[in-house]
Amino acid sequence: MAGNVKLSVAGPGGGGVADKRIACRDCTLFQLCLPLGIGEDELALLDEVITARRSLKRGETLFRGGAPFHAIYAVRSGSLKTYTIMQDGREQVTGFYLPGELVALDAISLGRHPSSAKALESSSICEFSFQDFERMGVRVPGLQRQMLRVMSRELLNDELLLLLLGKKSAEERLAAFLLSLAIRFRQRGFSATDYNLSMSRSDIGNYLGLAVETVSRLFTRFQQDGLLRVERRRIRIHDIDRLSLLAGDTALSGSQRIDSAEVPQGER
Amino acid sequence: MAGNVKLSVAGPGGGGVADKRIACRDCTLFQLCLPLGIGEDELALLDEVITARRSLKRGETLFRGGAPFHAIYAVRSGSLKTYTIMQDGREQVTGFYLPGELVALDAISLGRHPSSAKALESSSICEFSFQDFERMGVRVPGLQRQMLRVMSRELLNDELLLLLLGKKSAEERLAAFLLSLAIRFRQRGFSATDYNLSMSRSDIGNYLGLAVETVSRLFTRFQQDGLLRVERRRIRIHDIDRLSLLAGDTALSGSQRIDSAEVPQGER
DNA sequence: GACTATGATTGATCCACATCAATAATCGGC
DNA sequence: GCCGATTATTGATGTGGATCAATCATAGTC
Repeated sequence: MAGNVKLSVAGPGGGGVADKRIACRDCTLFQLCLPLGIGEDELALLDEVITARRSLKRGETLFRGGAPFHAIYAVRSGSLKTYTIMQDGREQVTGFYLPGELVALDAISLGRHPSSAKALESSSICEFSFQDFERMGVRVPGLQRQMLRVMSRELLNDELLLLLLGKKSAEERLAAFLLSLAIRFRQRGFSATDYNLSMSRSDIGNYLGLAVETVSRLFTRFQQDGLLRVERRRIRIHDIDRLSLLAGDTALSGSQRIDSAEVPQGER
Repeated sequence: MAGNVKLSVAGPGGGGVADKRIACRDCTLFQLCLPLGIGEDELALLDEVITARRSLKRGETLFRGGAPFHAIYAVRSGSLKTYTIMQDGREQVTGFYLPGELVALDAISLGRHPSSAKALESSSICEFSFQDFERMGVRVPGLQRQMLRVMSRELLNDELLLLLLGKKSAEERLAAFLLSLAIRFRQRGFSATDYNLSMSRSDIGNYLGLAVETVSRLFTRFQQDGLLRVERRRIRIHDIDRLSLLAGDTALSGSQRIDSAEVPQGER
């Protein structure tokens, strides 16, 4: 029963590396992914740059850190994690990606993947040739615009995570993380209060800069406090308001909200 | 003598908000800033979207978190810090910006500035209307390309910082930070081993997720170990190799280097 | 050129979370 | 449906760096 977060669109598990295409306009992710704000006929063009569709099983690698960069990937179903590895072997999980989110944006500048990406469960991925994509951007201005927006949003996510790692307590971190997932699931039409974690405790801890044990303890504490129920990887949030409160106001990557006007403390 | 990092290009301090323009092609930052890879005549166009030049004195705010987003800024001389403020008043410094770097890229997606920006010293700033900029991107493909690269690089920086905050010790963090500055100064034609910090100890600590006291102690320790000499805000690095070693290999935001091919640990 | 505010250093103490250790619950494979 | 291997929980102990508290240095200010 591993598969959560399954969108109806996922190709049948069978296929090899590239399985049969579905036009972008017919994709369930239609509104989440790039195409947003692109005209009907331009959409056909977008289909052109989709090099391949790939199916990954849990634990399989999409690309490795250090590898030359050619393509950007969109998650269609399932989920991925990205991570970098330090020379001493320590690993830092840098992000989790849900359906409709783009992976490998950090590779553009260097022309190499600074991080690796791995499937957390069976997943289906769209692969865009970046070269084609750029060429196409010339003809379809909306595409470039949207791309800038997506990247800016990603920047924002990282900033929130920075705030989390730099300033927040373990409790605040986990609360913010769970809240972030809730919001992202809701955006995708799933329940915000009842979902499955596709990542291990250790991935969560790594991502949040905490030890596995701490994550585990917090889960049981949250449960004792009546905030939520956790059973293995299933999360059921009972009191999302209190969870928000615990998280401070940083809803890590779901945020449409803005710090309510910073205090103008007179320039100093 | 507060003023370090001064590029010869900086307009005379006098001017009010917007002082006399200098064409992009005549700017010392020419190669660092956006124009890279843009043709001669297209450069003239870029000048068009520069709404204003602004001079900021130390401590002055360029924009505030929450404010509507209209423009992107390029640092011409001096330096800025960006930071967000949590509802409880705690502040997280999210970045330091040197000449040639672009500020406010994280504001594009929401149409509001998620963070605030403040001058660390007297600084001169180019302001680009983002609307004009996007319109212009249609005509000048190279501009969009470059913009994607700049944003991707920024993403990369954040990831490295994430790694720093999530996994590294206080010592590693400060070493990586000093190294990062060294590399960025060198890119700008300054000495990599002898420079002035424009930010306070407290800004550094905040940025790195450390207490001021810890930063201070580390500075004196580094000095005792013969790594560098620090006198107030002046840094003189004696043994940059050892500093790199201390930093792990994460040279935070200077990195042109890539984790030397991650170990292929067989999928699991 | 003394005065005050701010920033930096140094020392003493404390605590949140890591680390170590053991056990328990699940999962995947055949 | 059993077995070894992960993954998760729970407890005991340790520590890196935060926090608290002085003192000192520097930079503005009138």
